[in-house]
Amino acid sequence: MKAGPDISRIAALVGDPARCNMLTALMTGRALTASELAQEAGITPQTASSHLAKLEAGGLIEPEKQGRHRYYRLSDPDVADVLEGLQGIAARAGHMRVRTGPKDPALRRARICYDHLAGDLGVQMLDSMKRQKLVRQSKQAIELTGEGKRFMAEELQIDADALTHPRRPVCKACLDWSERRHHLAGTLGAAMMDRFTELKWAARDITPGSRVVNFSRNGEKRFAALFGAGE
Amino acid sequence: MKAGPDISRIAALVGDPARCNMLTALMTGRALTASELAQEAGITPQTASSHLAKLEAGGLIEPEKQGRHRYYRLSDPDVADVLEGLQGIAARAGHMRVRTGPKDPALRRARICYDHLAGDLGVQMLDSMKRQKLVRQSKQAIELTGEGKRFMAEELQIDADALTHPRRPVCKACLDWSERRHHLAGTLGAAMMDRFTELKWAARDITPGSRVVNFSRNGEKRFAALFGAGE
DNA sequence: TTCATAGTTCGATGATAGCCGAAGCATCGA
DNA sequence: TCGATGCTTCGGCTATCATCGAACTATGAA
Repeated sequence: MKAGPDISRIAALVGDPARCNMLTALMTGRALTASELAQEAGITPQTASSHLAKLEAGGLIEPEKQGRHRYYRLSDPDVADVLEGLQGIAARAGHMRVRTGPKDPALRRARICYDHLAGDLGVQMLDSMKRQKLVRQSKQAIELTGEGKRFMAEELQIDADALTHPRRPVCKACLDWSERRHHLAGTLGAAMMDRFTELKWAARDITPGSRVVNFSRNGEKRFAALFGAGE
Repeated sequence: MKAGPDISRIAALVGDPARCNMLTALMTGRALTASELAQEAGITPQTASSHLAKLEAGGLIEPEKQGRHRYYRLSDPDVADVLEGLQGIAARAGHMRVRTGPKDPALRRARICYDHLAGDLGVQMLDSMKRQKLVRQSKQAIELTGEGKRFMAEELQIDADALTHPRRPVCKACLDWSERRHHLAGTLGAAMMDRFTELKWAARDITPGSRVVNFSRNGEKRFAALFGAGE
């Protein structure tokens, strides 16, 4: 009766826990090697190899050979979007993973979620922005206010009007892994993280594959001045 | 290492072909009974019952008892969004279903896809809109031009500026099941379909569960005048 | 009450697919 | 050339789960 793209085959790829672990690990945007992904998923390299071949055949990931390493990355931002969407549904259904959040305190405090700031500081930032009425939130939808635009231009030199993107909202609520509350995603979230990096307030940890974001002492102070918890 | 919502469990639900058939059948927005869904998926009622229980437990669908029938609908528009996203990925990967498109000619000609017009006429409409420069398309992204806004206001009494929605784009390309080309989705696509219905140009088929859209003789003429193939 | 229809539960079956050990390529460094 | 490392292929084991027949419950109609 019905035809069209075969959704179920793709969904089944994501449906296996081991493969799903690999995919979520790749949501940082970084490319990871086959062994790293095997470890991430908690399986042996042989099994991982089989899974990676399937994910590649399904068009979810793309390989890049480099010496004797094979780096894999998500083949398209759309894939990350779908994974995010699934996260939202799973969260609403209360299907939380059994394993608890990241144990690493640094990872809980500040980390990269795809391309924007997550963790304690990410959640705190969105909270503060709502308190300052820079954004309005209703459920998953977030809207930048006029005051928010002014704030972005003056304090962070970000032109909010230039952030519109055909397939991606400017603002979006993204559920935080460790905090289980929302932080700011979307092109604005990404632009802000970029600015923090440019201003040398923060930098990604040098450890390959790490999602940790380290704030400098000065950066933390400036960040707190704008998005402090007390304010 | 990582925590958060358990994506894989949800994805595994969609990953089974039978369940996936049910879900796509529900993407029309209509509620369908357990038997209808069983037939839609091509399985026996017992098996369907088991699947439906799992989908309900996963929060993807919601039941509604009515006499001795149990109607099921998608629990949230977000679910439809994720399914659409998966369609997009599957289509790009070239993973088309083996079974060919709808055999029913009426279904090929005009039908409801979620809430907007699909089928031959849906594809034709988007084509014509591009020719008339009412929209600009680049890949999946579609943008309404100034002329397009004027056209919508004058010809169809649709205020395009009032169609902005936090979680849904105004225009979006949606891959057509039967034609395997794009038709117009998004809030504008939905608004246009609504208008066609209001103007009595077209109406959904009365058969329960049917996605067929019937155009009246007059409606077809008026539609062709605006979005004719020749023009 | 009796029958029919809608839907569910239970148990058995069978196929799919994830998993790992062992072995095989390929690349790098010495 | 040799060994070490990264990754893949192969074969067999196992567990999960979709499937259906049969029997059961619930609602509606005669």
